[in-house]
Amino acid sequence: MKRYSPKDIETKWQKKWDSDGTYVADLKSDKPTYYGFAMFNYPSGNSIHLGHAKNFTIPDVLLRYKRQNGFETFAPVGFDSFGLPAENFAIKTGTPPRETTDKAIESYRKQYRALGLGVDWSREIDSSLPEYYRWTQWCFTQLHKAGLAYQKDSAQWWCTKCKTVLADEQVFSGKCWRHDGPDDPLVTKKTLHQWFFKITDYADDILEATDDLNWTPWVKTAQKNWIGRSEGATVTYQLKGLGADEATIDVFTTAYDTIYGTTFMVLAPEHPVVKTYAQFADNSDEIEAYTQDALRKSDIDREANKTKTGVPIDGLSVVNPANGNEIPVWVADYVLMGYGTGAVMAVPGEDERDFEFANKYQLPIVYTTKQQEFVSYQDIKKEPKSYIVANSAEFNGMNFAEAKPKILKKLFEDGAAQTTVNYKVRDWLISRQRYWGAPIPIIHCVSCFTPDDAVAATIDCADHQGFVDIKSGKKRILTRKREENIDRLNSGSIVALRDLETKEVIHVAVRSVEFFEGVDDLYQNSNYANQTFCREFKDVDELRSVYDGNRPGYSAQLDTHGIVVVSYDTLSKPVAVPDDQLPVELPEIDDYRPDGEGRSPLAKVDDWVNAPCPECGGAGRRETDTMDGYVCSSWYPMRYLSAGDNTQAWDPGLAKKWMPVDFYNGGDHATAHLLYARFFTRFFYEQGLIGDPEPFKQMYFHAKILAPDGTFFSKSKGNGIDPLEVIDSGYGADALRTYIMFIAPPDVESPWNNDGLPSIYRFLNRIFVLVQEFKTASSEQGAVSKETGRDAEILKSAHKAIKKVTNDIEAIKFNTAISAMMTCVNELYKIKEQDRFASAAWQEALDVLVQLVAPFAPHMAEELWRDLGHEDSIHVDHWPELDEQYLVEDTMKLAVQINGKVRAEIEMSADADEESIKNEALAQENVQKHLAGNAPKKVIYVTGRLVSVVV
RNA sequence: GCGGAUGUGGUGGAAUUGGUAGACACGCUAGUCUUAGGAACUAGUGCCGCAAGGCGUGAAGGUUCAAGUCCUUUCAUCCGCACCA
Repeated sequence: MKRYSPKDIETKWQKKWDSDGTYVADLKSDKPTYYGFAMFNYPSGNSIHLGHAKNFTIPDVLLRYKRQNGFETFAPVGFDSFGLPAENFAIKTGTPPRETTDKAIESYRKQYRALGLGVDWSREIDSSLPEYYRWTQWCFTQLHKAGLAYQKDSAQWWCTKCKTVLADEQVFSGKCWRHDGPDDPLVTKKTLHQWFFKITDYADDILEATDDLNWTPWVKTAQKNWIGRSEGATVTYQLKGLGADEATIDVFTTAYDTIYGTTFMVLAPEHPVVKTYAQFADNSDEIEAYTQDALRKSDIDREANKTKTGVPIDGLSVVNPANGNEIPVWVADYVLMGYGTGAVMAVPGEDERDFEFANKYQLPIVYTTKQQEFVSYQDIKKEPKSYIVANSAEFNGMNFAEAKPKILKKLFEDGAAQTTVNYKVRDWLISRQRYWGAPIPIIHCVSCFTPDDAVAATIDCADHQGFVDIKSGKKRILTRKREENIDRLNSGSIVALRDLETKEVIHVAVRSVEFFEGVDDLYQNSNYANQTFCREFKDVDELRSVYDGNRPGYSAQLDTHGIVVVSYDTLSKPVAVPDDQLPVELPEIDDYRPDGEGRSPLAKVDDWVNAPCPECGGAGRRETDTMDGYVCSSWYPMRYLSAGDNTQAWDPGLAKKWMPVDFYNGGDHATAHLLYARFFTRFFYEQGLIGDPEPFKQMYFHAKILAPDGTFFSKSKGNGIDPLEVIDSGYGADALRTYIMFIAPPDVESPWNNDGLPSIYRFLNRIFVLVQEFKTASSEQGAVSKETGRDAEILKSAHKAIKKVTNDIEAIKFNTAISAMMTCVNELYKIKEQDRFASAAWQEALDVLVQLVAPFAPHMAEELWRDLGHEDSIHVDHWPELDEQYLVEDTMKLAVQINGKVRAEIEMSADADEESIKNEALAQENVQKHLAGNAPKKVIYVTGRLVSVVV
């Protein structure tokens, strides 16, 4: 009898699939399409690791499943081959990156094949080849034409030792990754004129669309976070003094109602107003020194040393538009240029940071809110319980300073407040304590309960991050702008709560109500449309948004592999290179070291740099900045579809047919790459070149495989495991693939266990043996169809497996899919003991089993499929069909519970009526015992599950 | 600090979404067989207890006939973001 020998089987089928073109997609097929792949990776070194195996096996399983289900699948493969490692290797050894990369790719190909990946090799891409980057350059020029790629000055990390610019990820603990010894200098910042993508133009659209994506949830959250939208207002302040009387300054705030508490203004050191007017100040030297120092300081320093520092700009002031007060202007590095407008109206009475700053520099503090004031629509309308928590350190004889959460809670429950203090309020109380010391200034804490439906609104008004928590029964029904559950309001200023179902605004609250300087009418009735300084706030839906700054970058200059994008004409105006002159090919470079001025090594290749202006033909020079690696990967889903097409980046027809990608798997780049891809896709969608604004319909973020000791695999520890070693040790790729999918659901991080693999091998072997025995048995007996009386059992087992495996694969719960197959195999072995083995039912069951296991163990399945008498490949159009009739049970087992505890089990025929089931349950000896002669209070029958008796 | 998750046997992990907790494996224990192996097969294996029985899903409360699952509170771990005005 044939024995299971993965080594022979696997290479045999790999060759056969290649020569048959089994996985080559017909992109024009009429079949339903399914497009999926894992993030392509950077070929570095010569060996892939278990992480790669997992990364690629996940989509491979899913696509094989789809292919078996009659889909035309496209499983592309490629390499993201521009990157630093090859470049560093070049700097060190002089080996050109191309050479290193090619070698690595060759080795990767071999390993992907060994894993049995069903990918379409005919459309392989390699992002560092001119035939690819030509179109990356084209993408750039399109964005440039649309004004979405632009230049501005920007500070970059700079290592004074290697004289190069560094990317964020090359800076560790404030030091250059190459120079991180104790004696090495900290990195600094260097201002360079750089390219940026205007991704913020799409930020709202992207944000808006995020919720509806079928993506791993936390990735969606991370993306929203990354975009970092806050809503608030821009307030314009008039400058005064130092010759700035004509100028104004814009400030962004999310808490505009605190404007009366503004006692000074703070500018970021980079703010243009500082540059323009500070020189006229008496203390200009001091300002200059501070500014220079702040700019030199890295963000890391700023973070490490959170003590606030700053200098005033003597002689400069601004006028508060709300009350006409003149307030001083300061420069401080706790204000970031990248966020909002780089200027802050400081309200020390309300903001911790401003408070700290005001305290340090003896600036005035004005509290803008009065005690015990709160306007609530609900308050008036329904007179709910509504309480205002008071505000002094002494409260009912308790001292807040010493109050522990529980005591606080009790305190509120006991009387004065009569409301449960949310723990956030509590945290807030405690944290404020530090800044103010006693007495605690102002606290509003309000809960509103409508009498009947228990709608509760807790508005934590005092915190800048006030939040709303509204419930109705079990369901959260209220929110603000986006009508979704929100837990947090950035503003806390105006809260409009809507009923999700009726959309009706049922509660409007203003953060703090009565202000000190007679502005009641401004806020009392929410009619503040005429006020210039908050003109943008007619209602809550018109809040303006700002985004976290400094995001959209592009130009990592060290990376010589990168791509050159535009040329400059004689006037140094950037001119996009016309399509017909692309690609701008990278020159041969002898010396890969950067030029020391913050430019890429390209800058040293004079005869390449000095090229005529592509437009006028006059003298010009080429841009030597290179694009970030994320650009290459932002559009590759489209390129896969038209790999090799040298007339266009991609065929829009194909893109409309195949995009968005149905399934995209990855274990890294939750924000940057995925957001850039969304940005690009959205842009090209607007250009009419793609049929959908989103690149990935489903994005699955898998978790890492850990080392057996629960730590991460790492090169430095040398604890990596090479999949090839595992395969070659005799277990084979099928066992490896199946095992990786079996350890845990793919999105759960779990350790590799060396003892696990043999068990999977055993499982596969058991299937193999079963088929071989069946084959022998049926040939001996001459005929396959022999009734044995156990066919129903055999088929039930098989069809149960079909159901479970199909559902689980769809849900990407491969571990339970595999366990369902194991159960099936175990059952079949049991049946086999007593059955004559060869029958039509056996043939069907084994066909089913082999088809189910095919996505996981493709080689073995293919081999067994032939052994079972089939001629074609199992991997195309062969998924077993579920027939529910085999699953029907004649009898059912029901648990009998008494007061929630299982006391007996009864077996009833499947069509038994409720009455007889209850009677049977009560008749049980053990049930009678527990009833002890009493009649049950209640008997509940849960269909098909259990009978619950209440005594 | 803010945001997001996760907590179930000795281990990886199941649990039909409120219905018999621990599927499927690993490991362990005992046994069978033998060409003595890191093989295969059989049985057992949540905890306490000789047993009847009791206890059990990080902890504490609650809702329910019934809670790993829902609600409060709390602890721990992990991951993002971080002086975001």
